[in-house]
Amino acid sequence: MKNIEIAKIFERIADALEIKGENKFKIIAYRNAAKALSDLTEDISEIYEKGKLLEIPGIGEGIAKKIEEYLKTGRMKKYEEAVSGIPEGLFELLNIPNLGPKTIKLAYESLKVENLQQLLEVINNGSLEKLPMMGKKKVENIKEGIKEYLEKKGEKRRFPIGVVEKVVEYFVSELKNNKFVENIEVAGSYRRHCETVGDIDILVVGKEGGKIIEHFTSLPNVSKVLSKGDTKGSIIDNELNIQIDLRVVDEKSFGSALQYFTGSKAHNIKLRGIAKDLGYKLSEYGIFKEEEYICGRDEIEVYEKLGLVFIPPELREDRGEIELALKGKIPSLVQLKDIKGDLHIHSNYSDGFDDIETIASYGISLGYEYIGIADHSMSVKYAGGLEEERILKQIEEIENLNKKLKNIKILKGSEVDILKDGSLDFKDEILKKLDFVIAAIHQGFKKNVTERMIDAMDNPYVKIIAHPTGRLLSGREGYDVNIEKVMEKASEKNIFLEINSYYDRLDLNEINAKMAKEMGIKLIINTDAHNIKMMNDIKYGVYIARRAWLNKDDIVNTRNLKDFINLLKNG
DNA sequence: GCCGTTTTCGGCCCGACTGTTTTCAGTCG
Ligand SMILES: Nc1nc2c(ncn2[C@H]2C[C@H](O)[C@@H](COP(=O)(O)OP(=O)(O)OP(=O)(O)O)O2)c(=O)[nH]1
Ligand SMILES: [Mg+2]
Ligand SMILES: [Mg+2]
Ligand SMILES: [Zn+2]
Repeated sequence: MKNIEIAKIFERIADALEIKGENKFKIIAYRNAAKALSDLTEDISEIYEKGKLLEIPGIGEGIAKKIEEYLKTGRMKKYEEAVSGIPEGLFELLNIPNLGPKTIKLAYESLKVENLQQLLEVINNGSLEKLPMMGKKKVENIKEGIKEYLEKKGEKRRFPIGVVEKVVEYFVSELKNNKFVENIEVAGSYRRHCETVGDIDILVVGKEGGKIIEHFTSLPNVSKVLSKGDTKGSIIDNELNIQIDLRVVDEKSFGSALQYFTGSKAHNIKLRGIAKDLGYKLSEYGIFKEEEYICGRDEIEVYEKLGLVFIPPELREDRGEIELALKGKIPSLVQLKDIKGDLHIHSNYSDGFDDIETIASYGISLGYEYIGIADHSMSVKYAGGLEEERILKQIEEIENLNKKLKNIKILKGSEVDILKDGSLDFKDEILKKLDFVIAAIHQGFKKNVTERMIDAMDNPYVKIIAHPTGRLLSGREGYDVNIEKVMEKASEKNIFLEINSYYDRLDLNEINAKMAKEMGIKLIINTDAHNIKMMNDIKYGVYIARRAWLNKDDIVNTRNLKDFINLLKNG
């Protein structure tokens, strides 16, 4: 799929036009087109071939032509023209905090600054601060921005949601201790349950904004104060070096402020446009008609006043949810409490920590009707893969435990490796003794992965493909796999694709999971737990499913035990 | 550059904080 590739080109055009000082709405148009492409759950080439480019919101005649040109020739004249005359080194400067396109343009045109090195020179020799609208403090802030940029570079720019929870809890509990704080809610991408967050956004209700923010910015875990005023403040925390934005509003603006601060930005802009069309003004302070306050206490009344039904935060990405909400047709999303079992759990037979009975007991405490043990197969030596005798022994142990345990069913499974030649790591005689088989790639990431996965799905015992793309949020790129081909096969063979809930995997991701649903594939949310605590990661998988617009029916492990077993056999 | 059923021209979200200014630009949320 060239979707992301083309999206990046449009982003680059937007950057270039911004540095050149082009019309800002044109720049926005290119960014919107880039977002539209990234959000697609269909191959842009196929949409083009069907002649349906113009049906994508944000893509008009001009951009459609450019997509066509790129798909046909591999080049785009507009791109080449836009970046011409802009030194390569200027683009990265756009990522420096406190430094924007206007200042970059100014420094480039007045001082011939073409890269970071030269920017530092004009800062140090004092020529930058002599430019119009510049000054000592501005330059000092840019210098700070560069420092921050260089510290963050190399490291990951965004944080997996599972990593920031502790920091969120700390700041929320500290703020709750403040006597002026009347209500508190975490907003932003964290509330939308994005797979990663760029910062943490916290909303507080209180009348003494200045005092609350003073308290916030002077907490012990604050390593740096970025800004502070009477209604908002920003800091960097000293544990993760993550930015935290605090917003304080009056109680009568709580709902509208929560709406604003939850975002996404694109969702907000569209919603505000709707308000405007209706003769209102929507801001974080509420809905207004001719400066007169109409409502804003609760989030739901904001949506309803504008003629929409409530939209769950996970859907607020401007991916069509607003149009649906206007018609009252928001899908009912799968919930954590719908999950009846977890099929991808490692025991101490392979590289897991806990024994099977402990895992089963923990499953009961999570309210599950079944759990599945899926240890690694023999060729995965580094992860304690099971030899044949070991899995036979495990099967026997599970059968005995099932006689003993009344409140949960343990399903016998395997996370069997797809070998480099596409065959499976266990013989069919072994696989057929199991209740379910998960096939997965743990070797040969760049070697015919698509064909191997398709071969694996041809095995009559394979029912699930684990972490189908192999990506890790912490860096690893993932398999060299054509995920659509895999999905076509999964659809044909009724194979369940996994949403792996481990916070660093979250694989399938939301776009792929949505694509899978649209292709008629059922999904399964598993944790890949290696100890019982990790079984709680299931919520991250549910978050992804919700962001992928999936409902209870799309997720097979929402079925009760009887239906689930039927589905494994026949589904 | 995109969009529209009152419009094919003239809009395109709205506000806080900072630093520079004498009334506002730039950056960010
Ligand atoms: N109306 C409006 N709201 C915005 C704008 N920029 C940001 N917001 C709102 C919506 C965002 O979700 C919220 C928090 O801003 P952030 O920059 O932290 O973005 P968000 O948390 O969505 O993503 P992140 O993971 O932090 O990159 O503020 C804007 O330009 N206009
Ligand atoms: Mg944020
Ligand atoms: Mg923020
Ligand atoms: Zn596993």
